[in-house]
Amino acid sequence: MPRPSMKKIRSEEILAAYAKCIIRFGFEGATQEKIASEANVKRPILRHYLGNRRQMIEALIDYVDIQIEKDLEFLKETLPDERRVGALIDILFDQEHAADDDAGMMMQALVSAAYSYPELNLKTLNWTNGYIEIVKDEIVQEYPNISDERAFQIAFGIVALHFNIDYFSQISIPDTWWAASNNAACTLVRSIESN
Amino acid sequence: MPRPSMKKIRSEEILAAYAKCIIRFGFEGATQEKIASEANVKRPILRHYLGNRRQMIEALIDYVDIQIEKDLEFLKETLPDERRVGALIDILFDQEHAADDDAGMMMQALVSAAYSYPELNLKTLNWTNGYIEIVKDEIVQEYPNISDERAFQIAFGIVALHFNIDYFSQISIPDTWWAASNNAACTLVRSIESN
DNA sequence: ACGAATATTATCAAAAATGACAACTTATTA
DNA sequence: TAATAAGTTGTCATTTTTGATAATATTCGT
Repeated sequence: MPRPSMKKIRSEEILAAYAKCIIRFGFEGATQEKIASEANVKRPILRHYLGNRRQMIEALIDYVDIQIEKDLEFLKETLPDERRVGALIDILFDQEHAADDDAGMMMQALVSAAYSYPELNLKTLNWTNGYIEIVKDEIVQEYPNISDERAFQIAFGIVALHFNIDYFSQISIPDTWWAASNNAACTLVRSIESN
Repeated sequence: MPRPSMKKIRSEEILAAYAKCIIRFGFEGATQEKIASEANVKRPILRHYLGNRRQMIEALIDYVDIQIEKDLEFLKETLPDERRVGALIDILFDQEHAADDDAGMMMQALVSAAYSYPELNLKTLNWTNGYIEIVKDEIVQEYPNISDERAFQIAFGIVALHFNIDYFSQISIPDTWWAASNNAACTLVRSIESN
């Protein structure tokens, strides 16, 4: 009998706007006014759907949690049947893909907020491990003889390169940086064969 | 005849505190109150020595400029006469050294502020290039046969790995991450020989 | 068309951050 | 020791950000 609830939809829209603002203005720079403007709503709407600042932050963390989960799922789903490691690198260092994938950038933005919000320590750690795991698994699959330790190191290196270039994509960087990241990642993989 | 000026000293102290706060609380989270507290002075002192917020930001950028210049100088000076690339990697991925070297972290914090302060676009780009150059030069010196492009790619990869681990050192990470960064960097260098 | 539950807006209060300046204090030197 | 120039502090006004709630508008089922 009541009016249909917009809670699900509006909350999502607001959180998406929140995420955008954090990436653009930093964690502390993402004010409610900017978020509301980005989401094309009035400020009191934020409170209505998500509560006060503290609650908004908690909602955002859950939101990012899901987003990163989705991003990891997407990576797995997209990989072809063969040459999966190469394909994975192509995605991780694709300039186009980075444009609409904020997951990595958002995560890094939250690392610097971990000092004020300790809960983010474990969160960001786990998120990063998620990325490392997915790369490592593919490496182990493709190079069964590799040691666990070595696979982790290569995977970590690739993820680090990905995070780094993803982060720098906020500013206008030369294409050579993208190429260098991609090449460095490939070099790490090739080092497995020449062992 | 006048009282001796503290301008140089106080300005340095305040800017050092400012830098610390930016790393801890983010660019927008570094309020004057926190900066003053960190520098053990009253808030009006900030204004007295550095001017208003805008001027403080400009002073900070100059300060970071010098700090990074110093950091780069330090790297060059510290290298031994032989096996310089290996020594460079030892420094870049030394957990102890990272503790008192904010240069890399500060630079990354400023990347996310570039959207609001466009002057930072070029600055951060140049700073990064500074690090890449120093690594690349050493590589070229030690491996004269390497192509310019390849040397750049390896150097970029090493710097990316350094920035990444430097950034993560804000939170408590497992030692394996440091080891992995170091190993990945070494792997990149070794790939030159096996070419 | 009417009541009920929800969406949206208007508006005020409180707190936090910045800007600005006058007043006071201290150290040099003439 | 008195004058000078700088350091330091106290205090208030303005702006920004957040907190909170009442009032209004909308949509659904009956």
